[in-house]
Amino acid sequence: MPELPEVETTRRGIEPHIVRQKISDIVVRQKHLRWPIPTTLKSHTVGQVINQVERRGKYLLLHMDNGTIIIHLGMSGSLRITDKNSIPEKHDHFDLVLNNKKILRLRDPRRFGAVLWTSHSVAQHKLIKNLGPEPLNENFNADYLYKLSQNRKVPIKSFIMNSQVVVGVGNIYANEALFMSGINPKRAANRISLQRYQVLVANIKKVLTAAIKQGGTTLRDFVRQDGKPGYFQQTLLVYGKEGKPCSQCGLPIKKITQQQRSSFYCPHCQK
DNA sequence: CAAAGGTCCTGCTCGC
DNA sequence: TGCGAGCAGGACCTTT
Repeated sequence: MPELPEVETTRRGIEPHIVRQKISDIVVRQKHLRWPIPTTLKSHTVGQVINQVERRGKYLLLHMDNGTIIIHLGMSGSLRITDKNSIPEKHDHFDLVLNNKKILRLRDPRRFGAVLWTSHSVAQHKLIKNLGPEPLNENFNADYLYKLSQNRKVPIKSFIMNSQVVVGVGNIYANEALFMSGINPKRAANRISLQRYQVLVANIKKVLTAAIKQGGTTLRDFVRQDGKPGYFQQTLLVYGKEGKPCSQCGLPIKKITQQQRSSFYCPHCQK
């Protein structure tokens, strides 16, 4: 489910409730997520204070003095702030209970998410150490992307969705950024000019920034009990728009499958 | 039965 | 031949 803007919205939503708070309990109802929730998590974390809530790509990192809790929301995960009066539902697999009586609760129907622990530098963790730059960081730029693309024959869409190239560009925003840039998602990464990469990079930053900004408006709802952040659907130009008229030229948006994911694009506007 | 917003892991091919 | 990089496909799971 979550793309980077939703993960960032989640980070901002939970941070004020959990930062500088002490962990008083860990409750695991279903440990079988993408990887098992470590049985040692509770002994490592109870009594520890959460110093900082960081996002790296789509990973959320809860830093404490003796290590870091790594959380990923997978395809269907969500986090909410609640309390002991709320009864956990079917897919509420994990609770982090805090001294201020609040509970950080993970819901994840498909269980592609993860809750992990590292006692060492999180930058050395195998899931983190090979990640590419943050898309909104200045080290993600056209020169970087163009150079990296030179020996890559993969379609541009899978290139920008590769987390070793750049983190946080998921299926929705890969489609959107390519449409905004007039680039066909099937085009080989090494058949795109530096000039076109400049456009693409600018549009990736633009669409993610806009979605984060919109996420901010749903933040209050999100932290609530019911909170669904929603998917910023109102601004989408091509994702899920198969057969609808292209906003640029009016011809129908086409849907294809690439790398077992849906791609939406305008064959007329995207070359 | 197909598809859903993620991404790691395995095993193959290719080029040096 | 050996090795690393790049790449495709499979895997995980539930709901609609």
